[in-house]
Amino acid sequence: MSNDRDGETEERILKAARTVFVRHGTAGARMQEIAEEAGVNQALLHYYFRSKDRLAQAVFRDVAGRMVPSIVAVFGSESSIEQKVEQFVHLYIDVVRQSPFIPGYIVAELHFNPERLTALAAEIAGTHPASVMQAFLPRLGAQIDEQVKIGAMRSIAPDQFLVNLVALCVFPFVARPVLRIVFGQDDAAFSRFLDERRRELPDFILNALRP
Amino acid sequence: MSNDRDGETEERILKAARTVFVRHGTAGARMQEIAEEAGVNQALLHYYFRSKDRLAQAVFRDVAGRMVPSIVAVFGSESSIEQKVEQFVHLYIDVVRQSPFIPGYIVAELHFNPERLTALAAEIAGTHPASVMQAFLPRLGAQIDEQVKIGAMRSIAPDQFLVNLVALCVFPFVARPVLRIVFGQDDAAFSRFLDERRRELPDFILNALRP
DNA sequence: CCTGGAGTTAATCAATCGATTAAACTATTC
DNA sequence: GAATAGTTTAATCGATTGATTAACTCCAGG
Repeated sequence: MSNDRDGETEERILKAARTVFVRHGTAGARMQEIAEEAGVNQALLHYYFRSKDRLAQAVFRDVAGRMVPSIVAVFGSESSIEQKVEQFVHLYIDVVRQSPFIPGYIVAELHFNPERLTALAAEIAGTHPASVMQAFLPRLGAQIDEQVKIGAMRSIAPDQFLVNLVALCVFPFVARPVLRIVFGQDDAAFSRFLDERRRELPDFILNALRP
Repeated sequence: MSNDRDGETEERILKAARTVFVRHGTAGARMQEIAEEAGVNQALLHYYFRSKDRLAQAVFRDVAGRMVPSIVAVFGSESSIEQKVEQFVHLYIDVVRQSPFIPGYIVAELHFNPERLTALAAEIAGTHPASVMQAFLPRLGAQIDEQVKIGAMRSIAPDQFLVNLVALCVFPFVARPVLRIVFGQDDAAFSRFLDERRRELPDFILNALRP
């Protein structure tokens, strides 16, 4: 085993851990399985990450943290609500369909280990000015109000708006077992379902917001 | 310890298991914790349920299976789409806000142990005529088509319609940690958020469907 | 060449965990 | 009271698990 001079071993462990944690969750993941997936000795997991919990936090930061820049880019921009909706829907569906197990994993971590999000939020707060995050909802709210005033949109609270948007993008992925088992949707059908969704969801949302 | 002649011990174990599984997930739940929660000796879990996995399946059946009758009632009825939307939103939010951890638990189980749903679906298929379940989507689709034809509604695929409806009801509960940690929503604020949502969500959905 | 530090390994540890066992207890029937 | 079946208990088991340990390898610097 060549020495890790460029962080390659650490990166291999992190990638393997991502695979295993996403598939089994934190409690269901096994360090030996991660070690095998990474092709290293189990002791290395502790050498590089100290404990299972720290490794799990690193994976969560890796997976969930990746979404933050693109989300901030969409909602921090000066584009219109319509554009934001369309960009977000397309971005989300396109990105997540490449890793369709991610939403289920994130929901599970949020549910069973919410401290992961607390830690991630603290970290992001360290790298982004607080004003960016705290101004998020009020800025969106101001944009909505402006549209309402000129009669272009119905009134909706910014948090409700966001929850609606994210819900409609996320849910097909977490509901996939239901679609498969109850409605008999195979992979090809799910893919068509997503294509259809990608095409029609922006209209659904924007129409809902029409006065 | 009085003898279990009326299923009381079994019921106590099941209730305790629900509490622990919902909180920690299947992999994270501990049999000894369930035994303590139920106030019985750990061996009883095996006596009554044979294994952890069977107990977990029993809990899933209990929790998820409870939703089925009311969902079938709403969507099997002859009421209009508008009424169905309103009934479902109110029913879902009212019921789930009493046990707000349930959606997170169900999503996690669907993700990590989809065979639970397979088993539950097989069981339901045994107690409901297959025609009820299989006709579900086509009937809804026919109802939608009828509304489209008379110009009362935009066209939408029944599965997309259902996913939208369920997504918008479920998601606030699974996103609760995000609302709390990122947007600083405390319990009172979350409750107000749900009240607002209960009031406005049917309109959001029905407006989205307006031609 | 030697030393120290970083990286890696196989083996082992100690604790935990789901599950089993044997015995005791309880209730019912004859 | 005895027998039987069902229920319950404390103790124990055997396997798994996250973590530790000691030894080894490699590299750079003195």
